[in-house]
Amino acid sequence: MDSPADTTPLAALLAKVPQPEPGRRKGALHGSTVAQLRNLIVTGALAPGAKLNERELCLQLGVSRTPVREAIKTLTQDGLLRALPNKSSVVAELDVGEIEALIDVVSTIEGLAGELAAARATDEAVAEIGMLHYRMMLHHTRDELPGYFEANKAFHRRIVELAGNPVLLWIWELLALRVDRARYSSNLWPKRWKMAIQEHEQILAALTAGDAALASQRLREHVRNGLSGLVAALKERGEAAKPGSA
Amino acid sequence: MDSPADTTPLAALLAKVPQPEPGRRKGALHGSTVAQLRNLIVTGALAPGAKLNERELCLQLGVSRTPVREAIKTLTQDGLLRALPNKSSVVAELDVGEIEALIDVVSTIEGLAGELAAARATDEAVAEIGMLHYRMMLHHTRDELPGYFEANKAFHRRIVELAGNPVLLWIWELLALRVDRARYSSNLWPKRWKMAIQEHEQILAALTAGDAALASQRLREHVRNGLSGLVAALKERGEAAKPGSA
DNA sequence: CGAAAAATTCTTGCATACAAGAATTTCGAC
DNA sequence: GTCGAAATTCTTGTATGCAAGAATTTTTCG
Repeated sequence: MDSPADTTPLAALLAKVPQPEPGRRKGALHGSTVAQLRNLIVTGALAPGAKLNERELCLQLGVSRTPVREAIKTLTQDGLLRALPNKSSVVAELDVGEIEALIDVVSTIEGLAGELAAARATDEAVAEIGMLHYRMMLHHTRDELPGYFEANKAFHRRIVELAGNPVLLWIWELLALRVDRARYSSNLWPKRWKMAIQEHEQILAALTAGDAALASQRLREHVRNGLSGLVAALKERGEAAKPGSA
Repeated sequence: MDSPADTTPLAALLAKVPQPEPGRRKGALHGSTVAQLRNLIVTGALAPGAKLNERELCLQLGVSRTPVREAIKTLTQDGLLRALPNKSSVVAELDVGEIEALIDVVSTIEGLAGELAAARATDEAVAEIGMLHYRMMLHHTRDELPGYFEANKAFHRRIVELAGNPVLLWIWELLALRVDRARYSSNLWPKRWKMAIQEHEQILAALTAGDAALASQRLREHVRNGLSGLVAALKERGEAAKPGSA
């Protein structure tokens, strides 16, 4: 049902008015906004507890409120933000208790990944994971933290992918967000580099041998060691920050 | 529309026009929309593969597109919907492969829950879980599927809560959505009722004894049995549906 | 000067308007 | 009659407007 007089469907005739950046496609704003905001949170650029003002974020990211609000909802579901009714969302605190909770879950999940991956490990797949391991060592020798970081994550991700279980990968990615955030928050990591590399070698060996039980156990312990060290570092820093309490 | 001469910033003066249901608070639409839509999907009222027309959903749920779109995004993240660029989102197919993937992950997660829960089980907590077990038996004897369903889920949830690990609970709830959907889709469940009740008793015994390893193992196997039966039922029905293939 | 209350301002929650891409229909040529 | 192309319609993606609730400031009274 259209209007009575002559409001014809015309807009198509003009159509070429604003030209808002030629390279920008339509469905890309949500994804990129989520990615940007997530990065700000995971890297700590947005500190835990910080309030998110939607209008400010709009200006900062150059988009309207709609994608910003969608991104906030998404990241809230991922556990990186906390939503308060009728108030600004805030960056989730990363308390030590939650990281301790992560230890059990992530180690179990990666343990399962190791078990499944070992059963499916082909020479090619193992070689690829080995390559990631060596890349990580390279970054270690060069003292390149970001590269080390990335290669480490790729090593673990590849194992989870090798497990061939999409649900497992989905869960792992959710957990990885929180783990990454915890890692960024404590850059005392160089201490564990050497140990982590040795453990990776052991894991690789178990995968090469196709020993599911061993791969599972070693991955479990590797994750547990890493996150436990992280908790210790955070606790230490927490104590240092507030020396009065004891 | 009124005359253009007096377009002053007035609207505040009138203000009392629509009166949109007195009991409705402000921040409630998103949550309730998600819940309603999720229910439609999990129960199968919206069949797998069905296209979601936003405008239709608006009319059906009586809200505007904003909360509907937010709900769609939320459920997409939960894996219940699939988003296609510039096209209608569709209800995720529940292929047997995904349910098989769920078996390993859910059994592992609940196994971990059992392990942690057994270590923390107080008499009171065990009694509460036992009550849920008996409620489930009651619904069983009365042949009340929905009540049985609910009590069963409460039984499992309570164990996960008892584990005292918020990350574990979060993951479990995500997985439970998909499991519920799979359960609803195959109502051949009565076959497993008796067996499930026996297994629950065994689990309860292990929790009572505080035997972490045993509780973990029994929960793992219980979940595996349940989901495997479900897969078998779905495969059977799939074969029956397309007898020509194979 | 201090404190409580009122009013302003600011921010979120929801609704709607507009634009871009996809689907469908219509029209024309062969 | 059928196939193909153009145009209309429909649907999603994004931006913006408006109202309710929260925060802040101002004002007034003790």
